[in-house]
Amino acid sequence: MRDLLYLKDDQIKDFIEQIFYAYRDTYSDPKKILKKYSFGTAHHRAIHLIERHEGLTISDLLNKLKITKQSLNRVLRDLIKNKAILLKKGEVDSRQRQIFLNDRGKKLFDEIFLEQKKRIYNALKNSDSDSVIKFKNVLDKIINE
Amino acid sequence: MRDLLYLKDDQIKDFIEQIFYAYRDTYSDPKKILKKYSFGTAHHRAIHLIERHEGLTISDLLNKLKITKQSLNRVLRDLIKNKAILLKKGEVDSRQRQIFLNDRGKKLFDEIFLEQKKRIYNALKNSDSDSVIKFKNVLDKIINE
DNA sequence: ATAGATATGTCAATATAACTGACCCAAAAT
DNA sequence: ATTTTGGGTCAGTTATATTGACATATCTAT
Repeated sequence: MRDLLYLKDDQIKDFIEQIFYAYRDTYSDPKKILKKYSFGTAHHRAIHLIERHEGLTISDLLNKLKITKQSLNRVLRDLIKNKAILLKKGEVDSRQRQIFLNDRGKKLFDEIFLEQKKRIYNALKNSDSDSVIKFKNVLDKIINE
Repeated sequence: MRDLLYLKDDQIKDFIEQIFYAYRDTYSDPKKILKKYSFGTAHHRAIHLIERHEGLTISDLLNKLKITKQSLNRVLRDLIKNKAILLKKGEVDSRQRQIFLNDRGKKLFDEIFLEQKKRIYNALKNSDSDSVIKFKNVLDKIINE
């Protein structure tokens, strides 16, 4: 590996540490709200992805979460019981289930997001747009590597 | 909140999603190696922080991990039993314990890091230094908000 | 039409990592 | 001398994930 100054091991180690903090903090903020609904972070992640990708199928969601279907099933059962989401038969392939937030789920998402948004918003509001774009680009590369 | 173009809710939601992927992928890569030692991601996080902050105290580590001391205790017991770390009495305050990696722990860390490094390295190697700096700056702001 | 593959659901047992609450000791701070 | 702090531990519980097996409905290909 080339010895680029900004790619020294120490810097990479710092990134690994910071990515942990960023995730942990970002997903900790709305825990009180989730608790009101007897939900945890697993439900949060599912709700978030469903909101971002309305109508995605079970296997879409499994691919995004990278957990087993047995694990996901518990989460979805809880969300359905709570009337936060609903499943519809796939229009083209009726084996599939498409997942949607219903009104209660949308309200819950909004409540969670309002809390979670603060951290990101405050971090970005004093950054220039170039920083934000470059942050996103690097993040994309980390994910898609 | 001001309606800056790059701070639209959708963009913030994307960041929240991407931070999840970045954390999950970054900490998934070395799981096979950890398994050889019968360790999990909890042990990994602890080892990483100990390597980055040699000699840190139990409460330092608790503050970084943000878990309870009972949870941390299990992890540290495992690491001590495996001779990956050692605890020394604090030099100034002998109630404290300072945590160090020993040779076996350093080797384990190196093995983990070699695997984990790839993702970050490959993501950054084709980015210019300005992107890397700005990525770090934004990440810092997210954490410290 | 039928055979095989795919998408999903479910039962059961287990593992991992966290939690709460209670209590202890030794050393530092007051 | 008393209180506070740093750390250790016991016990029980919760949250989230796993593996493995099996069931059903639907789609695809022959």
